[in-house]
Amino acid sequence: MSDPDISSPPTARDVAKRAGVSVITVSRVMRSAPNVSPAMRDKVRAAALELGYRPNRVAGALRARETGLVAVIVPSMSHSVFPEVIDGIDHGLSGTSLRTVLGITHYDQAREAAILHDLIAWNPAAVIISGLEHHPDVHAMLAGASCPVVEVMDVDGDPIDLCVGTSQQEAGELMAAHLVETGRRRIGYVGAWGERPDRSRKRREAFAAALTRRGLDLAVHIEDAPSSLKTGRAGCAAILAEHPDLDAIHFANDDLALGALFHCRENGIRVPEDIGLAGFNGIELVGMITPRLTTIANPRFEMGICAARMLSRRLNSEYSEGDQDAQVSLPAGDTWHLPLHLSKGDTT
Amino acid sequence: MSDPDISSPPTARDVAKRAGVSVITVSRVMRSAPNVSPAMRDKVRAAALELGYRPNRVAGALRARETGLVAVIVPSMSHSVFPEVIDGIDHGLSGTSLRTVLGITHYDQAREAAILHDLIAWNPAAVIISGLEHHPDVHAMLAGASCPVVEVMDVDGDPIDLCVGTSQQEAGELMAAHLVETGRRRIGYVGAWGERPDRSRKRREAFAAALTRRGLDLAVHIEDAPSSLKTGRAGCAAILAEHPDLDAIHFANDDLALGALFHCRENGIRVPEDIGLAGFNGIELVGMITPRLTTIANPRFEMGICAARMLSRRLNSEYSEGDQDAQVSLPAGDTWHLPLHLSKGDTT
DNA sequence: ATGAAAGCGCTAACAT
DNA sequence: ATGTTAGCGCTTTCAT
Repeated sequence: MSDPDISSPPTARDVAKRAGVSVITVSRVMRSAPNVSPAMRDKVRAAALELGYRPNRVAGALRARETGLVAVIVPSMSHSVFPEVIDGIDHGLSGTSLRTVLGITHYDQAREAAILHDLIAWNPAAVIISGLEHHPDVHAMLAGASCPVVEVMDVDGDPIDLCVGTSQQEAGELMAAHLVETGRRRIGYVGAWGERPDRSRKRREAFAAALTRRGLDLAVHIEDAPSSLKTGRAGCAAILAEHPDLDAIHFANDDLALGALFHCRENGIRVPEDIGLAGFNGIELVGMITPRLTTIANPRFEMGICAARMLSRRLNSEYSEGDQDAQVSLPAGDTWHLPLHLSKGDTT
Repeated sequence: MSDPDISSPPTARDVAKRAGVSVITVSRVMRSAPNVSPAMRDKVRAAALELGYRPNRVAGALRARETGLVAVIVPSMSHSVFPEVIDGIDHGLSGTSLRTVLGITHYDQAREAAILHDLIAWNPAAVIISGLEHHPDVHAMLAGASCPVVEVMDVDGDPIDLCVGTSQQEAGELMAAHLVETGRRRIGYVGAWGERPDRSRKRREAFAAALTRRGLDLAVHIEDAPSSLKTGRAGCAAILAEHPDLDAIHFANDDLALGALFHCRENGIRVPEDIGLAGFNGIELVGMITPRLTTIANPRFEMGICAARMLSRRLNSEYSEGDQDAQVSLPAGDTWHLPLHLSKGDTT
């Protein structure tokens, strides 16, 4: 009654021997494939249990030519945006046999290419990648990939395959309209870190264009440092030093805007009386502090969910694992444009 | 000059044919294995490039019995703690050929077991999992895993293999000492969501014990909802309703404490005069707001880095890929106890 | 330094 | 319903 081989885990062959059947029967039972009699199934299951057998997914993936791995490529983990998207993806993927393999590019295009290169070699069931603008190598790999590709976050551009996100154009327009409607005229914009990712630049350009259409200029200041409260503070101080007469500043994201809020508070600048402040993203915090920050709510979690849903639909046959079929409002097209909402706070 | 087969990607065999060599030579070149002449190498590389050949990692992993996948299992993505740990892991793993495969348990033990089950079937090079307390099934799988296991976050307990984290005991003691030294006597504690993860319970117990040793009681209130600013607000209101005379409240984390801070501000409760507030984690925000929140800085990013370093050392032979060798201060043991620091703010 | 043979553990395809 | 055969694409082992 001793284990036949303590060094390596049991294989389907071991189970087959033990149960007195063939390996393919073991395979069928473990995969819950059809055409197996209940008696056989129980016998094999018992043997598998006794040996502690686990089918080797690597071998299965090689033979069946399907890994069930979803390559998820995001630029960063250091603010809440991408974790929330990933959380959404994970939620959306639960109930399928798909697994997330993570790549973090740190906003480095060479790294993005290297990561994608590596992940594609795993023959993933799908790739979910952040943004619509990619290095030519990355674009080529995505276009040539033999699996579905979902580009998330942004819908302003030409998707390679599937796409879910919000419109940066819309964001810029929304904020410009709001600020002008509430009487602001001398408007500034603060970004960070060379405007990575690209969609922050798109939003800024759309914002500027919308102001131009209304006969207004935009003072722009871009900090070198990555986005953070501290950077927002510095950016706010810097743009006000250059343009002391601004009556509103729009920030590339809420972190920056919050930093600016602290700067104003500490320097006796009244918000919103002396100056209006607005961010982008709609993180939980902005609605909790006093004054509540005006921002645009970007549905990050939902984007993840939607990306996973689009994939489930595309891959349906192979990976569904239950009642995913009862799917809610899935739009027909390959691009899923989610709405943005202006969240009016007390700072504008 | 047309592609031999447009439907499926080229294999090593295709490259071998094209270069007029054997498949094993292609394999050697692609892996930069020794015993290949420069001429041969160039010839094969050229052929591979022309065909756009990428070695199939699934096949390689099956034969070589090494996937280079690191299973990372965390309870949640919805606050910054685990993304930061993952970020650290990713940083620490860069420069190796190891890749992160992610599992999110949502604090569900059954789900944790299922995820681990599934990930182990991928024959990972290592498992990094959050916490020291696991479901018996999970513990058994980890103990029986044929790869290194790193338990991160917590060092108070019996690690299965490698371990890196901070001491919850120490955290409880640190905060108790601080509050008592600064004159607080009627102390409360607010947790959330059934005290998941377990280490928040450990901290609370250590905190209570440290107060008992000083002759003080602890009023405890646990909210049902997951941690958030909103929950902190509610928890603060609730514990003060029950114990109006408290002069300090320690919260399971900074999110809760921040919520409480907003509650106090809106209800005319002066902080720190009427009541002291303290959190745990040391997120960026707590040092930026006014008043700065007292908390304990928990080195999340560093834990990730350390976990990756311990793995690099253990797996060194197979996966190192450059100058990782020049490694800094790696402690000798299998458990790496990182220090905590009390971050004194204005709220105590 | 190069190659031939064998087979990792599983599953598709084809019997029976 | 069960089994036999072949082979996924690569790398180990052993020759030369």
